[in-house]
Amino acid sequence: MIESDIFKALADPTRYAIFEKLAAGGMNASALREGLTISQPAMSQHLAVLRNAGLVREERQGRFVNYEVDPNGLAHIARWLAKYRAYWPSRVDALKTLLKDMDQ
Amino acid sequence: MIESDIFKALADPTRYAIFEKLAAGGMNASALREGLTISQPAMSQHLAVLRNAGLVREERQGRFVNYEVDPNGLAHIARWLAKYRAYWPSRVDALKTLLKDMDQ
DNA sequence: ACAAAACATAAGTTTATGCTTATGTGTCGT
DNA sequence: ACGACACATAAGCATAAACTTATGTTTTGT
Repeated sequence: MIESDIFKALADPTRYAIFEKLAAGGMNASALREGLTISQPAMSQHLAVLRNAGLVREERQGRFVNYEVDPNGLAHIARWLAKYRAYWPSRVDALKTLLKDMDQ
Repeated sequence: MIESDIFKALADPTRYAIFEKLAAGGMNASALREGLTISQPAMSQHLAVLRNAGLVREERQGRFVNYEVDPNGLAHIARWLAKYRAYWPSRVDALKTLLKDMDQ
């Protein structure tokens, strides 16, 4: 998996919306379709892209497949972002507080 | 600018390479082409995409245009990433050390 | 003033990508 | 066992996005 693949997965607005939905709580593919005007195969394909990027992982439960955010994808982005810390403006306070939270 | 635009800018491997080059140090469009098999208009178009995404900014110097990483784009990603801190694995040590650095 | 250099923009072509319909695979309930 | 359901995969199509060639704009050196 090359670096730009993870960005490509989030570059599509529909996939981005799917990821945000999953970030609010795991659910199966059918539930994900609610609210979105998207066919079942399209959803399946989008989920495959997100999964291949490491952003999402699946867990089969009977005939349902539950999807949830895969921390590995986010960790990958975090590590990528850390490379450019020299360019971060000091006003990125959100990140600072975040880090403090993690230390507790 | 919607959220996925910044990801779309980094989704293309060529643009990603351009961004990485600029992260190592600002330079003009011609210098950026060195090493890459890419036409001059293609470079100009890629730089426009990166600029519109807030990832890069330009500064005209005579007939040259110097490009450099725009911290705003990275800050945008950082703030986006911070939204999902609930999913960060505790082993993201790179980020921890990074935050400590910023506190000094 | 003029030629060349550095870059941007326009227009057209090719390739990539997201969509559709159709069909396949596995699971559940009866 | 069988029909319905949840999802995946295949194949084809339509649009978008990245590229090309051609040309425009501004600056620089002479």
